[in-house]
Amino acid sequence: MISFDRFIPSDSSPIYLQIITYIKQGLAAGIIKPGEDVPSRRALSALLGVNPNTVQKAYHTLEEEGVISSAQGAKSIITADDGLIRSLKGQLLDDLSENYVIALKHMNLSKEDALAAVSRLWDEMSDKEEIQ
Amino acid sequence: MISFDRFIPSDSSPIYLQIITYIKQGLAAGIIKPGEDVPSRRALSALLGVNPNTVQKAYHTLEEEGVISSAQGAKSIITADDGLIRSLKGQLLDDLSENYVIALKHMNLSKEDALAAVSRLWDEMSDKEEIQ
Amino acid sequence: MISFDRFIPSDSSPIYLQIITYIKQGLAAGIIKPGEDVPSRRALSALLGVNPNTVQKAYHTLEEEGVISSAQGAKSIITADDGLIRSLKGQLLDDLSENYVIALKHMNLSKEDALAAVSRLWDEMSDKEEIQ
Amino acid sequence: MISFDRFIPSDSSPIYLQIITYIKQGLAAGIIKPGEDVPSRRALSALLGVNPNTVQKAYHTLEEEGVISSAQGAKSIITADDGLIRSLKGQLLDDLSENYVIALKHMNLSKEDALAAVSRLWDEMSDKEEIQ
DNA sequence: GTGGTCTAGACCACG
DNA sequence: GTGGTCTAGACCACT
Repeated sequence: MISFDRFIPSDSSPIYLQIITYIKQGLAAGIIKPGEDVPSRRALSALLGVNPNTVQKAYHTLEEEGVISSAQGAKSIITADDGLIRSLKGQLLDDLSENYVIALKHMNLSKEDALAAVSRLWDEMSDKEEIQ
Repeated sequence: MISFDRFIPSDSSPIYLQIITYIKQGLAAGIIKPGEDVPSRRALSALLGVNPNTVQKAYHTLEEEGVISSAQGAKSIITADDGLIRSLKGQLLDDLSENYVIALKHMNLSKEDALAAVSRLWDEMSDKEEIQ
Repeated sequence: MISFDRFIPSDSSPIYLQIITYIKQGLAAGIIKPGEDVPSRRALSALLGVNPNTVQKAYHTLEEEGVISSAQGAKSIITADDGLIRSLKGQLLDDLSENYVIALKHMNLSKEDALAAVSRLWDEMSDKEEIQ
Repeated sequence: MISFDRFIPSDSSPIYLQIITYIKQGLAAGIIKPGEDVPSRRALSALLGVNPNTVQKAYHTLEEEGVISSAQGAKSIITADDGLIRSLKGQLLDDLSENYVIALKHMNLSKEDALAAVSRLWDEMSDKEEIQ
């Protein structure tokens, strides 16, 4: 069963897209593996505090992309193959990084500022994780 | 007059929010300064290829937040004071960096992967700009 | 025992409603008679290839309407009285015919077109039945 | 502008399908013609007493089938070509008639009963129309 | 005013 | 319990 403990909701993008991204990132990271169970619509919607249909939309889209597989009455499971996972990896990192760099460039910051900020935040968050 | 040359539209969030963010980031970066003229609704909507109402909505929100000020028939100008600008600065960078770091950590990447990706994308985008 | 040989499932309306309509139409036609046995939930669900819960729902509704009666462990039987059957008869035919006529009138067809279509389809379906 | 005066809502099938059928029947009947305006989402939803999204779903489906055409901010119009209209005609009549005949056969009625019922209802409804 | 999209709630069939 | 579908309301971008 996939865990959503590390899911951090944000209201800047549609919830159903955040769910999709979360699962794709988990696959790319190897945290989520093929054959694993996906939480049911009701379970996940209760956990995230959203409508079951929002989860449904995310799952439906993932199914069209071949990432999960659903059937009436049965649990949905991850069915992404290795090729699909590999293609997700590079794409997700590049998308995130590109958006980040665009924003920083517009804020007139230097490459050194960017690297320093990432480095600092990374260490801060690692410290927090250790405390938890 | 504020330049919108570096404005890069993206369809993943409402356009009116992108305009707001663009101006706030410019203020934080010092590229946009208090007292500077803001393009007219008509001019900006033509420049960005969007509907005047969309620009109107962005300006109206910025006005409520005290970032710009407009009077009937007169041009709108930036009225953000130093306190407001200071609070924007830092916050924007940290927000962006934090979200970026969180996503990469969730993808099980190392700090080195992150720094390498930012560095690579930064150079790639700098090359593109030079070509343009 | 009621026969479901002529039951033709259609996915345009809920299955449990189709079962209800099938029994009501049979009563109106005199094919199904008061006192007759109703198939057990398990038997009918197996015969129609649907879930036992779906049959249960149909029977429960028919019970509330006084069409069938069931007791714990005993077989369900048709308990509709003559008054109920009379009210079903006529009404079903008129309802069906009225909807049919309304639709055809809206399609700007003539009475002759309607009669010809019914006659043609009737013969076609009779041929099919003979083949089976 | 297409008129929905003759639209008769029924709760036995999804509303959005009823809207689709109404328009297709109108096209088959020649009452609705290519190039004609379709009521706006809001106008039709208010008229029928349903949610604008229900109308939206009907229009979206019709657009996928090539019956209507929509664009942001502009009115949707009928774009079905002659070939499409011709194929609608026979199909709609056969579908309706087949369902009607199936139900009557199950009610143990004869072909003569069916033709008589259609003929009687047709005349009754024609009388009503004249009175109106 | 127009159409497009996201979120929400209820109902259905199925195991 | 599971997933699938229909209806509903609010927000967004555009003419």
